[in-house]
Amino acid sequence: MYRTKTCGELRLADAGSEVTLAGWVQRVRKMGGMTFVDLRDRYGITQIVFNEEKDASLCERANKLGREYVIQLTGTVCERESKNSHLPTGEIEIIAQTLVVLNESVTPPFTIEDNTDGGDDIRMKYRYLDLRRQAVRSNIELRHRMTMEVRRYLDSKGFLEIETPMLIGSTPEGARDFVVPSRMNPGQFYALPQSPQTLKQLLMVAGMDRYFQIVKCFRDEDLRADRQPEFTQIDCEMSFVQQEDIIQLFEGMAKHLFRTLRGVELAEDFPRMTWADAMRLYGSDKPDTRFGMTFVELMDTLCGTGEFSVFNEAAYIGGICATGQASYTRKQIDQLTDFVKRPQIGAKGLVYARVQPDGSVKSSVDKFYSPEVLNSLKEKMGAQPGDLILILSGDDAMKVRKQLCELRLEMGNRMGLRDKNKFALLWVVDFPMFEWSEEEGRLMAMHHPFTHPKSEDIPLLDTDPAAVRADAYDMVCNGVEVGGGSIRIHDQQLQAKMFEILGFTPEKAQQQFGFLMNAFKYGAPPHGGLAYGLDRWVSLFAGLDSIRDCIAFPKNNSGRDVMLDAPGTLDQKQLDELCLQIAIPSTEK
RNA sequence: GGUGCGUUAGUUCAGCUGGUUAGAAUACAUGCCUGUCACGCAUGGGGUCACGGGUUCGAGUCCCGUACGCACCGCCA
Repeated sequence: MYRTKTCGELRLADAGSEVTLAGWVQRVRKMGGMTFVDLRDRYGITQIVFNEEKDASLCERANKLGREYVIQLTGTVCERESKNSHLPTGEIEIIAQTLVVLNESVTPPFTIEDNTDGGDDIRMKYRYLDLRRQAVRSNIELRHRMTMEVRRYLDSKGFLEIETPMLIGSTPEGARDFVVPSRMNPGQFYALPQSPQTLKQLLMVAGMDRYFQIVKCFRDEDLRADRQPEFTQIDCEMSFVQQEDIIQLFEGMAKHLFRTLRGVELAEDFPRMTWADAMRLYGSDKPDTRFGMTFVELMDTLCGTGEFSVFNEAAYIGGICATGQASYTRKQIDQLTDFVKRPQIGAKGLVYARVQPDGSVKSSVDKFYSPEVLNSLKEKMGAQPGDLILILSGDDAMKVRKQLCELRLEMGNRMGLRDKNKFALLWVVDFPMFEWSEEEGRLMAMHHPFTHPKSEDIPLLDTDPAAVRADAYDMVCNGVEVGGGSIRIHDQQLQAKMFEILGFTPEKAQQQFGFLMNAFKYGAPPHGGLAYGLDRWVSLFAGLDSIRDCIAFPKNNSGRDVMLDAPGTLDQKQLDELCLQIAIPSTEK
């Protein structure tokens, strides 16, 4: 037996007992006649003492231990002379009697400590060392507990966990597919699923009724801090349900996760907001509702009521009111102006107005407007003395709202309103069915082509498809889309019509999605579902800015695994077997 | 495809308007130290300043390009 106890479990009550421990040497402190070793495993850290007076040769061997040596020792649990209140095991220590070096270690490239000296790059290259750190390990443990709670909740609701294939066919809509060449079918390719969407719908046709799967999904698109090429969804589908049933059940799951993993009791129903309201008030389909500062439309107030040509020519003017921020200096305002003028945001400029202690309004445009107009601005914004009003305008309302959204979030950050320990959840509902794609020159499905239109909007499919709303819903927490879903089309005719609006010829639709439409001919039940992003849930609960630290072996910004140095090239033999030729286009100009 | 920032010791970083032998902290090594727990003290080793080109009497520093990293825009049904 390598060990009788772990490094995290011994307490004062264990004093006097003989134990065998095994683990990694975190740190050695040599005090001359005595030596302390911090021994670490997954469960914690326990201090080992070696005393020259008691056993000089053992102490000498302990002095030769290096960082990350794997050792085994036996000893007696003793109450410490000087206790460490920062450690759960800080009241005891092990007085060592034997010491075995199970494996030596070269010096690690960064310190394996809570506050490591290593940067992201080197930590990812040596991720197996990084994972030894408590800070990273606890994220992985949280992820485990979350998947366990998800399974427990969904099992209690009668869901079946069913695996769907990873090697499926490519579909044209949506993200780029990762593809896999087929050796046995030369010249043909599988695609890895972007989500098991059509497969879970077929499971509904198969009568499985309640399905879920914690499943890897793959999208070959550019990455972000919250986007990996392979990520994990909690994928769910139910039969004989309406939108309300799904929202109820999965709101219950969200509450279950908050209760069991964060100890947060969310008693109230989550607010519902229409997509149109979210865009109007927050300029985003995933609003951060931890704080207010919602948009106020100011066209009536500022367009045509003064000499400011920028506003007079605008198609949209919107403002936010930053409570108590009238003390913003010129320098801070300039910083904000630079912020909104960055190419990523693209505003032309920023107008501000301070409400003075006496209630008067001091603004960057007051030479263009009468005091009465400025006063009506204050009224419209609901601004009080000491508040700062920030205004953006432009000729494209949607673009200005997006810019104002960024400004609002920036002000939220500056004012400390985006507390990681506060959670504001809501449902965003009534998404548009379609959005216009400039690139494709056609309507695209906003959610996906299997989404059911709202029943009352079905007549509009023929007359004004762009106005059709969908039975689609997203769950949003703190400005992050943590899940989304829809009621699906179960009628073959309606599905065919949908493909037609999306620009598929009947032949193309049959070729790409014939398997689904054929299945619908055999008695498809009404059904719908939802998928949660597991990585985002874990990072939200762990308070992480990036989903990478809740993934054991994540990819970097360019989709590389720097630890494995993947992707890589193939041998000619492998290429020949797959009938593949490599033709890298010349980068020379 | 685009924008911004970055690349200097094992690691994290500093290095000013270009100027003698490129520094700090930490890690590492050696020695001292019997209650440390970010132990302390002393000594020491450790650098292709990412790569290529240019400007200059002289480049870690300025300019151009490339590569790589991070964040973002586009993209991500």
